[in-house]
Amino acid sequence: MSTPLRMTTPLGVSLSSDLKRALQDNEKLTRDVSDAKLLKEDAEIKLKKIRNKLNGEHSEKLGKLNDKYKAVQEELKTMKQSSQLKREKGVLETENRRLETAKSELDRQLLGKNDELRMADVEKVEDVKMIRDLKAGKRPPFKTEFKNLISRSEKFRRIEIARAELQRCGGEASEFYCLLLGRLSKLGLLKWKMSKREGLYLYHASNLTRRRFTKLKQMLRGSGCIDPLPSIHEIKKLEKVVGSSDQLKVTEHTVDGKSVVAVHLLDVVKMLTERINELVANGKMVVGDDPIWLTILGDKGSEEFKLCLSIGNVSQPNSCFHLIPLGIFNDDESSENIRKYLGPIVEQLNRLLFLKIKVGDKDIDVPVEQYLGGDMKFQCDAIGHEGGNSTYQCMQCFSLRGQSISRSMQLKRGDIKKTRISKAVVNDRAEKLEELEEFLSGTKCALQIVQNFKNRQVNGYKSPSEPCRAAM
DNA sequence: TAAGCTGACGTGGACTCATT
DNA sequence: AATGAGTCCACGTCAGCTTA
Repeated sequence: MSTPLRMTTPLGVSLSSDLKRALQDNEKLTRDVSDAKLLKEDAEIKLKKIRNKLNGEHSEKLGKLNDKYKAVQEELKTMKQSSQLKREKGVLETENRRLETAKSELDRQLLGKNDELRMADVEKVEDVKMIRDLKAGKRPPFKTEFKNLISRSEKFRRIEIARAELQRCGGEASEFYCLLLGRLSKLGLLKWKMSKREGLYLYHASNLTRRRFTKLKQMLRGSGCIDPLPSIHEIKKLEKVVGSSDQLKVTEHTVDGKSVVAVHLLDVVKMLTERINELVANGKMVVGDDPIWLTILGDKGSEEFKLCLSIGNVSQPNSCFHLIPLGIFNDDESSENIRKYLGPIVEQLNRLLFLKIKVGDKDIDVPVEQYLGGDMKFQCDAIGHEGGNSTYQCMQCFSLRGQSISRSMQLKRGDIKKTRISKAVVNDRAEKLEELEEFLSGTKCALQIVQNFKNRQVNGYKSPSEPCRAAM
């Protein structure tokens, strides 16, 4: 509250009218100021009220705005989330469609598999039944065996049935057909693979080298063909066996300044037994009541004389697979040279009466019969005969060398010229016979020849031209 | 012209490694 | 264990070239 300004003169002196007015004005002004202050205070109060009021309104509006802003934000957010969800939804729908397609495909496959399994079950039962029937030895469902079929079309029909059945079992898998061939080979129904020994023969007969042999196998496989050849490792292993120094012996001789090399088998019985066992195991030879027939063959070709054994109990005795080389030397073919260079072979052959052959799980003694083969020159050499131009020209009898057929004899084919034999000739033959027997002592086949001579001597020898049946 | 040299090539044997 | 493929090395052969 303002205090009115009051002015008095110090000494009680009266103031002039102007001053009085001035004082009055001053008082008035003071009152005005006071009023103004009151107004100001009122105004401030009013302003404050207005401000408060405005602040309140503003806050309210701000709040509302904020709320609205938040609401908009929320809405925006919701909208964003919604569009993302929409996108996600689209992706999910695509995925769903894909999965449904896959599911339907899987369902389809499953159905197929189920059908196959059902069929397989049926087929399995049929297979088991078929195998059981086969094991029981029941007849196949065909009236005529294939080997008895004549009609070409019927043969192909049968083949087509088999083809279809095979394809049902093996499909397109080439492995199946390879394994099948192996099985057929094991059963002896189809031979498509060479034995190791056959491979060895092919390898050397074809003059192949290691590299060429390998190349041949590579090309066979590369072209998709079946490779019937054994591996080069097997060839190498077999070479060590058949060419081993354990089995062969090489001797060197000098004859009249000429070098002679001879090779002979060390153990004839061992080689022969192994070969026959192999033939039996491969079904090429059957050991039964018959003895083992062996033919001794010899021949000179080129510069060398070769001696070998042929096994007669096989379908093809002259096949290289059934020949056993006994010896070879590069000198003249003669009795002396055979005994000189291949003496151990001759001795072993003379002792060869039985062979131990494996039949099943047992080793049984099979008797051996030896025969003399080869050309006439070799046969003469083998029994010590001088040859066709000798005085006693026949290896079987003691007939004298035949006369040349002259025009005066007028002989026709088939005619037998009777000859009377003198007592001197008979005695001469008997001496020769003893010499021959002594010379060939121990040789089984030769002894058989001597026995034949004796029989003829005892039973009477009608004619030297009587056909002499070879004992070999 | 014959002998010697050289490089390319083929070969066998030994060996390793991966696969069956 | 058997097999196949590959590598390495020593050796033999042969054609082409050089040299005495």
